[in-house]
This record gives sequence, C-alpha cells and structure tokens, in this order.
Amino acid sequence: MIDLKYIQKNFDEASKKLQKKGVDAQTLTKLEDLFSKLKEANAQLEAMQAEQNSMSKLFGQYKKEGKDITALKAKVDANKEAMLPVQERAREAQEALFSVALAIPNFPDDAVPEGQDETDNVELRKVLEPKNFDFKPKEHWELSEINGWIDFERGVKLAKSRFAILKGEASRLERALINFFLDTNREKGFVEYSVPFINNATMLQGTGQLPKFGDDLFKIEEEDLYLIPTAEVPLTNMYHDEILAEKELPLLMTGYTPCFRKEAGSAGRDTRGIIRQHQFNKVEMVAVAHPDKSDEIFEMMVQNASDILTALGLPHRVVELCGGDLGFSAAKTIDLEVWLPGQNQYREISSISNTRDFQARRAKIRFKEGKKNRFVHTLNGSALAVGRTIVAIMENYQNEDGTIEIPEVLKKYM
RNA sequence: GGACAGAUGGGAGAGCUGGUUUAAUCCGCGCCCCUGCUAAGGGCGUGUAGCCUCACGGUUACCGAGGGUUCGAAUCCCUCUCUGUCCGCCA
Repeated sequence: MIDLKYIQKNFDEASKKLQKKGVDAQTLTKLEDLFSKLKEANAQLEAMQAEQNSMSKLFGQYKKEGKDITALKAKVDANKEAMLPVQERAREAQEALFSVALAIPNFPDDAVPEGQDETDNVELRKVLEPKNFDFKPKEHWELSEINGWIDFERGVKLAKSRFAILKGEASRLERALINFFLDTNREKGFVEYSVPFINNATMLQGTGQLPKFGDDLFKIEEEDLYLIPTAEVPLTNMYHDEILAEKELPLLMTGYTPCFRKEAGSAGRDTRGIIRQHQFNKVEMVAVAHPDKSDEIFEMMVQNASDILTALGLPHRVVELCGGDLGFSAAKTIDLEVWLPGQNQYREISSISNTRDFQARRAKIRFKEGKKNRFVHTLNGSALAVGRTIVAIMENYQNEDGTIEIPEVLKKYM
C-alpha cells in the first residue's frame, strides 16, 4: 500500500509519480479527501469516547459512594447516542479509503524510464551470443513431437486447455532444473523453503494480488483460499504482521512451487506450446531487506538469475521495465529475456522486482530500528521459471535431427 | 468427523462471582546506582497502531477474531478460527 501521509504532504509529487503508472490525479484527490475525512471523524469520535470513558469511571465511583446517578446516567446515555452517527461516519470513511487505497499501485522509482508498454522498455545488456544454426531451428512444440516430451492433448483431457504433461526425459529435465536452481540459490545465501501452495486472502492482499487481480487467481470454492500464482506470496507473507530484529535482516529465501494463473487477459496469446500455462513450476527468490540495503540486494538477485542462465549456456538480455509496464506492486523491475532460436526472439524467463515498502505496508512487515518500527523492503524474482527454461534448452540445444543435448551443468542432476 | 480442555503483553502466569487493573507478579531485556575483581543487591524503564503537541505529555483502540448485553467487558452471552489431549479415519 502506498503511504497515505506521504500523499497528503506531497500531493503534486505523488500525483506525478503515479502518472507513470497510469493513475489519474482525480483518484488521488479522492483518496486524499477520504483520508482527511477519516482523520476528522476519528478525532471527533475519540474525543467523545474519552468523555464516555471518564463519565463511566465516575459512574462507578458514584455507585460505590451511594450517590444519586440519575443525572449522570442521562448524560452518559445522551453522549452514547450522539456517538452513533460519528461512529458510522468513521467506519464508512475507513471502508471507502481502503477500497480506493488498496487498488492504487506502487510509486515507480524516479529512475524508472518513461513509457507506455513493453516496447518502451530499456535493454541494459546482452549476455552470451545466440548460436548460429546451419539449419532452421525448430520451435519447442515441434521438437516435443519428435522427442515425445510434452503431451498436450492428455494434459487438456485431465484439466482443460493450457495444461500439459511432461514425459520421460522432459520430466527428468524439469526435476534436474529445480534442483540446480535451488542449489545455486542456496550457494548465494538463500535459505530453502517448502511452503503451502494454497494461501488465504489476507496473504494475497499482502503481496498485492488482491483485491484488484482476483480474476487471475484460482480460488478454492467455498473457502477463503487461493492457489498461489507465485511463491512470492507465501515466502514474503511468512513474516506477515511481524516485527523483525534489525540484525535478522536481510532474510533471503528461495523455494520451488508450482504457480497457478488464470491468464485472464491473455486469451489467444502463446496458445501453442508451454510458454503460457495455467500451471507452471518456478523457483523463486524473495528478500526481506533493510531499506538501505535493498538496492544492493536487488542487483545481487538480478546477477544471480543471469548467472544461472549463463551457467546453462543460454543467451539472454537484461531489460529494465518502463513505468507503464511495471507490475502493480513494483517500484522497479528488471526482466531477463532468454533467446529462443525457434521463435527467433527474446522471451521473458525471469522478472526481478523491488517493491520497496509497498508490500511491507500491506503485509505489515516491520523491523525494530532502535525504538522505532520501520517497514522493511521486500524483493522478489524468479530464478528461474522452470517451464520456460525447458523451452529455452530445447530450442537452444537442438540438433538438426531434432534431438536435444543436455547442458553440461545439468548432467550430474540427471 | 466425534468428545473434552484451552487461547492474556518477548516468555511464564494471575485476573475470568463486570468498575483504584493505567493488565498483578515472576523471568528476560535496557539504562542507572551500589560494590576496589567475581557473586549478589537496589532503583527506574520496557507491547502495537492511530490522532493531538515543537517538545514534555495527552488521548483512543487492541487480553485469538467478529458481533451482542451494559453507563462501563480480559471478565457475561452468541458465532467463528486456531491450539492441545483422546477417539475415529488416513498418505
């Protein structure tokens, strides 16, 4: 959640920042107005409550001393009644404020490039040269057919479209990748976790998926539970509503989970192959960091994901997202895009974001700095998306006859 | 799924026949004092969020969650969640 006090004190600046993310000034004005209304109502209510409390105390005293309480009772009753509309006003303001505030995205960092969509993203560097094939490289679904790696039809039969089955070597490759990713992350200082794949609504709100993006989530019917769209949700929310000691920071976490997404806005995109599935596997990095250290940790996370791709011999480029392409919770995001020779283009395989204190405010994750509590910074990033790594290996390591080599670093895992 | 018990501040633990409890007490933790080392002792302080105040300080809410009764609820009533123990079932 954005800092309401900041908005109130620096309205113009806040408004300008949020324009980068497509929030109009009108919404912000409404927010500011609701915030003022809430404060006003609360101040009045509290004064009345104070009055009520002191009269009640007196009431007890009178009774003890056997004094007449008729007059006092009338006064206290009148005050109680007068409080009701004020109470209602405060409650309404609170509700209205939150419904607006929870739907406002994070401020982008000042250094984030201007832009509307992914075409305005900025390429920072390329790592590894794409290999020159002396034949026309095939797309991964063609290679899958030759090798019998992916069973799309039966995946659809079991669930519905955008579900697939990995078979034999492909399934083993997936398992090897997960282990390779987790081991590498562990070597970089991330602690490995195995977490619930189902989280409740409070947690989804903590990391920013709810209330605005419920359409992208699979919900468990009749329960307040959702299948996680990313391990960022459980890993970050492990510290939901906790106050950490400063010396505990940073908390570096990694975990493998399946991820479930409805892909509501992506009908018709990437319908062939396993680039875009309703269920995919991912190894995630999450950091809970001291605000002064989050930039440093961010760079480390980007470097780690890039190093993994390099170790796998996969050409990729590092791209900084422009304001218009930033996710809801992110202040800054760097995507890693892997080269897919079959598709003849770079495709996203990792996305690393610093949410600053945006998620920390929602999830109430703080640390003790001296006597004061301060919000932490939370960061998350894939290292890596497993399914897309399989696609990348298939397409980059294919031979002319359609067979696929296994990258050297994975051989000990298979 | 059934039966019983429970949920209090960093920990332990009282209060639970409604009103000097601003949540006692102990431990832990912090600062200070005493003590020529050590041990021991003494004093003060020590939750979260918000609002008002330059500050000192004041004030409201929070005793698992939500609602109710009452002038007043940790305490009484209702609903829910979770934990423990036993039984049943189960990878």
